[in-house]
Formats: sequence, structure tokens, C-alpha cells
Amino acid sequence: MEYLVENRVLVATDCIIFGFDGEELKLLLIKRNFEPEKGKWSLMGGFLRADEDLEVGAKRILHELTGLENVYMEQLQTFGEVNRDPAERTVSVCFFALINIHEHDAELARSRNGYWLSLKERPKLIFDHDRMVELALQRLRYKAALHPIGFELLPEKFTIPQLQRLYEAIYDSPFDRRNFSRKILSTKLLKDTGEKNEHGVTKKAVLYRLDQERYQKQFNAFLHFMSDF
Amino acid sequence: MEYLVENRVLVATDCIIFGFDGEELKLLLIKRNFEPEKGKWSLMGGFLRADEDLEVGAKRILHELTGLENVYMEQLQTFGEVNRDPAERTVSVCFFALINIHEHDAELARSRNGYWLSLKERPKLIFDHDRMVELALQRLRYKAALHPIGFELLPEKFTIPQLQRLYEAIYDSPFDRRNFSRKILSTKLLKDTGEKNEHGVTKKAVLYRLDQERYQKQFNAFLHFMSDF
DNA sequence: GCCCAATCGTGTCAAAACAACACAATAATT
DNA sequence: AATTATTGTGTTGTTTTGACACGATTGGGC
Repeated sequence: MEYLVENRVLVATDCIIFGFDGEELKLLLIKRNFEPEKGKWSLMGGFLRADEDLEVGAKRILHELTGLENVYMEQLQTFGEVNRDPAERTVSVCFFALINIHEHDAELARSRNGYWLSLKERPKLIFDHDRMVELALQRLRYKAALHPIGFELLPEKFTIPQLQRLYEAIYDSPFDRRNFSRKILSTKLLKDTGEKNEHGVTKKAVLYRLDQERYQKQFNAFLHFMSDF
Repeated sequence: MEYLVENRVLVATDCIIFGFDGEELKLLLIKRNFEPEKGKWSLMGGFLRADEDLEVGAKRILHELTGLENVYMEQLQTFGEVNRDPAERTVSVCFFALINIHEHDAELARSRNGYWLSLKERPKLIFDHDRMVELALQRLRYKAALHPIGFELLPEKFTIPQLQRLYEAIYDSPFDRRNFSRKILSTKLLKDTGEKNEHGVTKKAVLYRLDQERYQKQFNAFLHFMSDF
């Protein structure tokens, strides 16, 4: 059987790719050297193929720009206003990704005209991509407050002060160093590697790594946040 | 200009419609008297029209079954596995809605073969609709813990014990009556109507209504939940 | 070699939030 | 009038939070 509907539309995927350079949040954006909107900035995107699951398509598109696989990626929302793309009606399913900025294939990204730009000082993007970024940031803030998601943006070994700088970048507000440390350590998600950060210019901070076992277990344990309502 | 892609697909919308009868959570489901999967149970759905924004389409589909407008509705997620619909590739953008079960047009729903079924004891649904419901429940639990969203499922005037029964249904676990009441009242979101619930068979509970002004203000104030991370 | 400045790690303490629990008030039923 | 089910409010000890202080470590300048 077949549906008797002629309203088929293009389905695209756009990726909001977050990175952290130790100082601020960054976005991997495209300086378009192709139409439409050539010369302007946009998110990395592409069309869904006929034989491709949605998530597979999104991962393909991320891989085409970064060379990465096994990245933290989450569906954000679908944007489907009639005129969001002036060329032709296109429904865009957005994903956001958190990557370790030092692990991606920088040459590949550059060959696709990808650049890491500051989230706070990013240029205006095409179509409704600004709204997508806004929503992704909101979701990141939401999620990072309840789930141990921030680690995806850091290298394998990291210090608590580094983690704090990341959270301060995410929420754009300062935290008390002592309370932050206490709260993080109380989750028992970190394992002391015994090493210290050799890049430190003063007292060297202890390097931790994620306790993968606890991480997997606790990730969806958010319901503990509300025994009574 | 036009895109040179021939991979256009059908875009559908499916609605997960929650209701609360005072005892348990209900879903408004369709007993299909049309193909495909005639005779089986499914969510309410439909195809997106060419001239229709995504949200507009979802609201139209909800309206076709319930007669309601201005309903609490939120985009859930988009499902796009290649073979999720055996008839033809269809990408489904899911929405979930919270409605006051006593306000919808019951005759209209019945004429479309819509029935309110217990969430916990619902039948198996077609395609990937079970996964959609699972995800919607998870999202509802998530959201209701942080935002004052439960009121959407109750009548305009309601008692605190009613509200508690709702939350117990959502989280499928009992709460302490005294702590619950204290916590709800501390939000200052409820206004005492001065009336009492005349249906009570013993001591009659006080009827409250939402303080709309505070409700609008506080709805997105969740960031207060984490001054320090 | 010693002091200085910057950063890191841990500790204290009062206030607020939470969880467990007790008791009195109300209304229909007997 | 006693009984039973339910509602409203209060108490108390424990845990968590937020604000803040101090000592330890490291590299660089003198």
C-alpha cells in the first residue's frame, strides 16, 4: 500500500557542535562557500538520505566535518516553519554535540570551511540557525545541571579547576571554588589519577578521570532529585 | 534556486495526549478503523501539509480529535528510522499534550475512534508508538519535577490532595501528604478560592486555583535551582 | 636562597531545606 | 454520640547549602 499524499518535503539535519578551549565555549561553524547564502555563517548541515536513519544521518554529517565517531550527541528539536528556508520547504532536525575540541580533525574541518568561534561573540547565522543555537545552549544548561554531561567537553584527564571553568562558561556566572569542589567530589564520579597538571604555573592541580562505571550508572539516576515531588 | 535532491519524504505528526481522571494517568488513543494496521491501537497522527508550520500542524491534529485549542503542547522528539512505517518512509515529529480530561469534546473523540485508556495498562501500539509514549512519560516526569506543569491536567479549581494524587500518578510512587502540601504552598503559586470541594465524603478540602501571574513569571525560573552548579 | 604572587585543597559555621513523624479538625456513617 | 476516613498544621533531628578563612604548593623575581 501507499499513502495518497503529495506533500513530501526535504528533511535536513543541522548540528550544533560545542567545544571548550579551557576559557570559553566555542561553536564549530561553517563559512559557506556554496549557495544558498554563500559567504555567510551557518551550522553544519545536510540532507537526510533515503536509506538513512535520522541519527545515522546526523552522525554522518558530524563525521564529515570533524572526523569523529562515538561523540555525545542528542536530538535537540525539529524546526519546520514553512518559510524557514527560502529556497524550498525543508524541515530540519537539529542535534547538538559535545566534543573534546582537541580531538577533532582540524584539517578536515578547515577543508570544509569550519571554524571554531566564540559562542558569546558568534556572528549572525543564516535562516533560523540563531534560534537553534539559543535552544541548544538552553538545553545544555538544563541538562548539565542534572546530568554529568560536562565531561564530554573535556580531555580524558582533567582537574577540578578546569571543570569549574567549564561550568562557569556554560552558565556564564562564577561559582565558589570551595563549594564547587565539594559538590563535584560528593558525586563520587571522579577518580584520582595520582598525576598532576604539569601545565600549571603555580600550584599544580590534581588530574582526575571519570569513573566510567559510576558514570553509566548515575547518568539517568536523576529521579533521585525528587523523592518528594 | 532549488535543491538538487530527490530524497523528499513524508513528514507526519503524532500526538501523545495525557489526561488525568483523578485516579490515574490516561492516554487518548485511536482504535484504527483505517489502513494501515486497521484494528490496532495507535497515537493520533496525521501528515504535515505543504502550507503548514510544524506546530500548526500538530495543533490541528490535536484539535481534530479533541476540539480543543490553547492546549499545553510541547515538541517531544522526531522519529526517523528508515523502516518505522512499513508502507512508506515517514518521519514523525512527536508532540505531547496535557489536557483537562473533562474539557475535551468526547463525542468528537468517539467519532474518530478515540478512547481514554490507562497509561499503565495500555495495549501495545503500532509502529514505534510505544517508544514515543515511553519517551513522553519520561519527559513529563522530568519536566514536572522542575516546572509547574501538572496544573495543565487538572480542572481550574482543585485541591491539594487532588494535586498530590496527580503527582503520585506521574511518578508512580507515594508522597508524604504533609511534606507535599508544605512544598506546594511554599511556591506561592496557589490562590485560595475560599470554596471547598463539595464532592468530599469526609473532611472537605480547600479548592485552590493557579495564580496566573506568578505562574507565568516562575515558569522559566528553573535556573534558580542551581546557583552553584 | 628567600620572598612574593597566584593558585589549589581543605575546613568551619550558620541558615535553609528536607524527611520522618504526631496530633487536632471536619464531615459523613452508624 | 461514637466511629471512620480524610484534611490541615506543627515539631524535630538530619542533611545540604552558601558564605567565608586559612594553610600548602609552585614558579619567578630579587
